[in-house]
Amino acid sequence: MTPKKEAQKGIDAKEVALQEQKTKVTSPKEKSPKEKRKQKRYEAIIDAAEKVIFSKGLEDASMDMVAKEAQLGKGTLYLYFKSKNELYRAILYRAFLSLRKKFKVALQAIDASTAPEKNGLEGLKTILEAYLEFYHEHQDYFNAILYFQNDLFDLDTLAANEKIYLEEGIAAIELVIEQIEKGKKDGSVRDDLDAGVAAYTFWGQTMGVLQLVQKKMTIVAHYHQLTAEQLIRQHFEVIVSFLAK
Amino acid sequence: MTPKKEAQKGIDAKEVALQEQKTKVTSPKEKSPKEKRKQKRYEAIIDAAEKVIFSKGLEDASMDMVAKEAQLGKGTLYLYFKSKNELYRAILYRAFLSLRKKFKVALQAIDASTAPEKNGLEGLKTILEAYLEFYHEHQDYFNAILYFQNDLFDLDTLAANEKIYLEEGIAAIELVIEQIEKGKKDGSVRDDLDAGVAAYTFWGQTMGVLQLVQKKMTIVAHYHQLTAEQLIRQHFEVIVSFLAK
Amino acid sequence: MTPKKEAQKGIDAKEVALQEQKTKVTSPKEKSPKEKRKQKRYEAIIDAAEKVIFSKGLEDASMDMVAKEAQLGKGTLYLYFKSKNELYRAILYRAFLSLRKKFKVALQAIDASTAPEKNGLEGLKTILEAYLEFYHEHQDYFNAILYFQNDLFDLDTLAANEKIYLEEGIAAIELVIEQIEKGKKDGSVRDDLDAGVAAYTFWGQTMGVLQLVQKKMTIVAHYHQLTAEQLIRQHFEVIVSFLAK
Amino acid sequence: MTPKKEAQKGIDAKEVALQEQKTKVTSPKEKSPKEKRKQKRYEAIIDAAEKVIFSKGLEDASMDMVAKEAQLGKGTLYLYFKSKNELYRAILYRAFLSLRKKFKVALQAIDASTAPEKNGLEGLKTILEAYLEFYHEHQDYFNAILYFQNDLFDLDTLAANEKIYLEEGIAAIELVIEQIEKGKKDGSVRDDLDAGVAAYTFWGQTMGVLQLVQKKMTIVAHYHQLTAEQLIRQHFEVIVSFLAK
DNA sequence: TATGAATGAGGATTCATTCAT
DNA sequence: GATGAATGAATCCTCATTCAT
Repeated sequence: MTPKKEAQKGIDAKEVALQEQKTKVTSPKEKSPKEKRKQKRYEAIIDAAEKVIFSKGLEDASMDMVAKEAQLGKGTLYLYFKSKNELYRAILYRAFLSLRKKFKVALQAIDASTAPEKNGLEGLKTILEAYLEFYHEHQDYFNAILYFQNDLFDLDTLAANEKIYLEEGIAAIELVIEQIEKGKKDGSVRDDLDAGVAAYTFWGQTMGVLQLVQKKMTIVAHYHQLTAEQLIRQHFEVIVSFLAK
Repeated sequence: MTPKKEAQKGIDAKEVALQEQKTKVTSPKEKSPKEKRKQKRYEAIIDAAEKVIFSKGLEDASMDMVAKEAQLGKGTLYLYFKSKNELYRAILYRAFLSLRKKFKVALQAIDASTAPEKNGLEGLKTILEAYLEFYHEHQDYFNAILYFQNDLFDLDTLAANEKIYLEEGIAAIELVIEQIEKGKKDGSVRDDLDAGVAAYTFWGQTMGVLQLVQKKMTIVAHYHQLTAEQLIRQHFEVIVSFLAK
Repeated sequence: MTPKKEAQKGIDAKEVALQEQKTKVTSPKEKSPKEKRKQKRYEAIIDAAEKVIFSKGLEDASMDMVAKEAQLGKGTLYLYFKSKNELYRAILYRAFLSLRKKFKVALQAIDASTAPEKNGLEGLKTILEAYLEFYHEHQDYFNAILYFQNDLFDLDTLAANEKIYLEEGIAAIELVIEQIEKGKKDGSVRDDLDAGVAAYTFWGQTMGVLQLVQKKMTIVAHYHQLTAEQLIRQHFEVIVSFLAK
Repeated sequence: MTPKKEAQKGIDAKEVALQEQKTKVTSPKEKSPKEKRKQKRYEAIIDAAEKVIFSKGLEDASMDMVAKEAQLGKGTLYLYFKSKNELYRAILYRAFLSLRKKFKVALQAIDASTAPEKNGLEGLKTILEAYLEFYHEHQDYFNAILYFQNDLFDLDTLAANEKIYLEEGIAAIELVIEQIEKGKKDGSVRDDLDAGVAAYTFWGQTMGVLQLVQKKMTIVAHYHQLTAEQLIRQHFEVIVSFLAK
């Protein structure tokens, strides 16, 4: 794509949108109909972009196509998103948001349960399983994250408001870190681990295995008659056995 | 890139070249000077392509640039490679070849050594270390493999002669499988493992961790003050501790 | 730009404004606060437009930027100006107004002075010098006039109310004509001249020399080591020596 | 237009073309049919560009239109010209070339004649008349030069091969300088003049008057009932009377 | 009166690939 | 075999202007 610089424009809508996101929980403030409409369009554009980009791929999806899909003028897209890239980042944001939500819900489920063991190790298994579920349920979002994972980018060049997308991902990883630390305390997890190091390592490993599964499974199956299930199970086992004291 | 269809043409040269590769060791057959020249051009083009693509990126490297770098006419490129994509696959082939060679050399080094333990586990550690060295020494090739890893493609659509690239990668993984099996036999590795499953899982995990390290380390460092070294070490530990009986 | 047609709209404000201009001196009529506000907005928009257009250039200045600079809605701009072009013409009007004022002030200065020679030739020198001062003090306005000078447009298509801009320029030239005629009478200027012809000729010549000085002086300096000062002085000499009896 | 940087490409054709220009006189070297064809296309593209740009204006002429006019693919244009701007400069080159040729031919005509006075002043009058003829015969080229005159550009940014266009214009002015110097020597022209200063001043004045005549004559005629002929004659008189001793 | 969301035509440039020579 | 001239589809983004509120 090679964007280089993206003008300072069209962020009000997003800001409204992101603020919505936050306020959704804390203060169900009344939105003016105007803001409501803006917010709706904002989401609708992302919806359209997802549809197009997920089916054609980021490079092969054109803004024209997104506009057509959204039934909006092309210029309108740029009213809401500075660039194609920013539009993509909005998708990425959703992807990370969705992943973290998945984690949260799963973790809350244990807490709410009467399961005898609510320790850190259990939390980690839960997250891992949630990840797998996410992978299966939201292949497209997973792909977006994967694409992001493969994208080399500079923190410094990233404008402050663009970090939001990134930080959503960080927040997801921090849930892993928390559980590792919890496990270290409650004794369910080896206490010689650096929680951060371990979390990122697992993250990387998991992404890698799922990437292999998603993109190259036919090849693996062809040459060695293996199944995705086997690799995933194995991966699960590797991690859990390493964590357990 | 948007290639869509690649004509059926210009594969003679490659076939000669690949055949060279194989015959080089087994049968020092006489090559006609014509074939020799062809082979040389073939390699020279890949050299040029590597130089250009590695410095500018696959998308931003044009066939013009490759032709100029190779000091050949643009049309000539298409005499040797059906498409830009195939040219890229030739690079990929070299990457896998280089990786496998790295593995081989490392394994042979143990064999040749007087080390007391030449068991499978040791072999696996050696391969892992060789992988890391490869990653450090040949970031470009590693990137190529990474790019390939993220590329979804269909085995069925792949022409027979294109599988060669792929199989070089498979061959590298098979070295891992071998060592696992060797370890299972010599007792240095858990014997409840399916060697293939484990090998691919490790492969995926390793790619994932290195991808994280290569593409997102600045972010990880920024948010959690970790180093690449830490993640790699952790990864190493995870795998070795899992393999060991 | 490619405007093609400009709707018949939003001219009331300007008419009020222009009327203000005229009536300002002659009849201090009471303005309703509404009209006053309108007038203020009108000027503020031109102020903003000047700031933006002079710094970015006419083509690269967008109505958005002007609106932002003026802290008004974009639509509001169109309430006061039919089109971007008309907005530009308002700047042009100011430019000509400013030039004519410069002339007037300079001429009044002689009249007021006790200089022995208040003849036409002296008046013409004064105007010429005022022109040079204007060029130096108001490069932006000068540029606007230059831009206008290069713009081919049809008198017939020009709406009546748009001629006002034009006529301000004519009025400036008429000051030159007046001085030539005065000079012819008082004997300081050759009497074989057609004042109009001479005035326009001088006007054209002066614009041309200043245009050369402004746009191409680096080149002239590079190839022939001349200075702007030299050209201007020479031009001055050419004209004055021609006028003088 | 705002081009900023133009890649290093597609100059071979022009170089061939320009070389042709030079060699045309000195060595009627045989051109290979390939070069011939290239040269022909090169000229044909400029022909097409002139047709389109002169009728629509530089800004409103699109490369598509030029390509269509030339009956070539759009990409082909870029094989011969790095950018729309360079294509325009090629037109400009022709314009200056044409102007200088006009001067030369006119000067040679005097030399060849049996006119008693072949002095510098006569040469200058001849050039001036040639200029007027050029203006009448090649309004389009004159316009191109005018447009160029109004274009602020940096000598430093200009690549070496782009200066060629510029230098053709300089060469035209140098013919004026030569005649002034000749006139100073032969006594037909005031000897207190700096030839360079005078030449550029006249140049600027002439451009200015002709610009006024070309772009604003309807206005001048409307408000002051003057004719182009009058202004041009007056301008001629101003200059000649100044030059004459 | 004031607004600013929506529009969509418009345009320069790139590049993989072909094919006549 | 080698060439490189020719192609034209493809794409992101801008911006003057309108109009519903």
